[in-house]
Amino acid sequence: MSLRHAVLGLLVGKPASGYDLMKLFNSSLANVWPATQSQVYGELARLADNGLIDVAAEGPRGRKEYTLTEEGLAELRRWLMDAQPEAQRSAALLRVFFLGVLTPEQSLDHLAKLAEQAAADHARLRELQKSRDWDEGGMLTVNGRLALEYGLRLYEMREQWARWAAQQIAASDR
Amino acid sequence: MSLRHAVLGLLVGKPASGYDLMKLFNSSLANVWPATQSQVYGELARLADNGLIDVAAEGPRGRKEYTLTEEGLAELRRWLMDAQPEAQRSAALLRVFFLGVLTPEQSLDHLAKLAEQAAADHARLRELQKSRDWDEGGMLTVNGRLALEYGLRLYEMREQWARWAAQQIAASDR
DNA sequence: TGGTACATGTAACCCGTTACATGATTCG
DNA sequence: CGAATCATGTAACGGGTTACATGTACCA
Repeated sequence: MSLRHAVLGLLVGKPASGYDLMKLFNSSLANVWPATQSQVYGELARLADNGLIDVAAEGPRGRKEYTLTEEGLAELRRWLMDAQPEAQRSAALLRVFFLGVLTPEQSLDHLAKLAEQAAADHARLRELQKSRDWDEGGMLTVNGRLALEYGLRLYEMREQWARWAAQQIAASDR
Repeated sequence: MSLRHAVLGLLVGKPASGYDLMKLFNSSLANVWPATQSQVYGELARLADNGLIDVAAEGPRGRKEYTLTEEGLAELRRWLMDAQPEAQRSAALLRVFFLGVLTPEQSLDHLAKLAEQAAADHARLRELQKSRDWDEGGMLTVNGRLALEYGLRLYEMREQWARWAAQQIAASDR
């Protein structure tokens, strides 16, 4: 359950409301750990129950600002250090597995689309890299850069791979 | 819902029982789309209800062999061609985002572990690549190779990235 | 005063995991 | 005959998505 830790992480050093957190989930974390409003409010309630966060202040319109407690920070640290690998699921790769069901032309078409998609994603991240307020000096920015670089490398790899795979199919078709 | 399509894909050309499918999920598809026994039997029942598969034969011990129907194959083809990108979730990247909460030493240690893990995964796939019965000539083998190559490239990229990220942190620490 | 942004919550549903439960056949 | 393997299913629970529901404050 990592949503919990995403919330804890976002609260480090800066109190925030559920509404505030949603903005962060929709911007910075959108590519890494998407979450819905429904989920966030639920998790905040649970975290408060468990004493990992506190309601530090209440504002207008029922706004509740949460802060991390000692236990919350400890839990975040604990989670940060145990690096057990996650079982990945990839619909894209699953499609590749069964690509033989299609005609070679259809397969090539599909792989071309994957390559384009990867290129587009890569471009999107490049924009993000340029435009972002990377200058606030918070820890989000430093480590956000690392995560972003991962994304750039991932999409580049994907594009290359898709082109290579297309060649393989084209070759075996001949 | 891709479990459904994984099942359909595995049934192309070769009738199989839930038990047979589980073996495939635990071997070929383990790295791409893991599934539990519970899930598979449930999905088979649902697919049969929807007319995408049929019970072609019944064997000893209540064994039921399923075959793909026309509609099932059509649905698989349809799914294979719409390449809408999936929203990825990565606990590993989420950890990177919040790495600033740890000391630089702890961060470096964590990244080193990630690099090792990636290297180990890479090695595992290399073994798979060598040992596998890639010679049956079915579509699984051809496209399985493509998927495997994707894995190899992914893990190599990850290792490189983790080492690079460690350097970044080491540099900004100084 | 009317629209937009702020702000929080609930309910139904789907997918996936773990654990439990049961029994038949084959083979040494 | 006993163990391993074959074979199918159910129940409880957790996490995620979508849709619904409600209301307040601000500002043009």
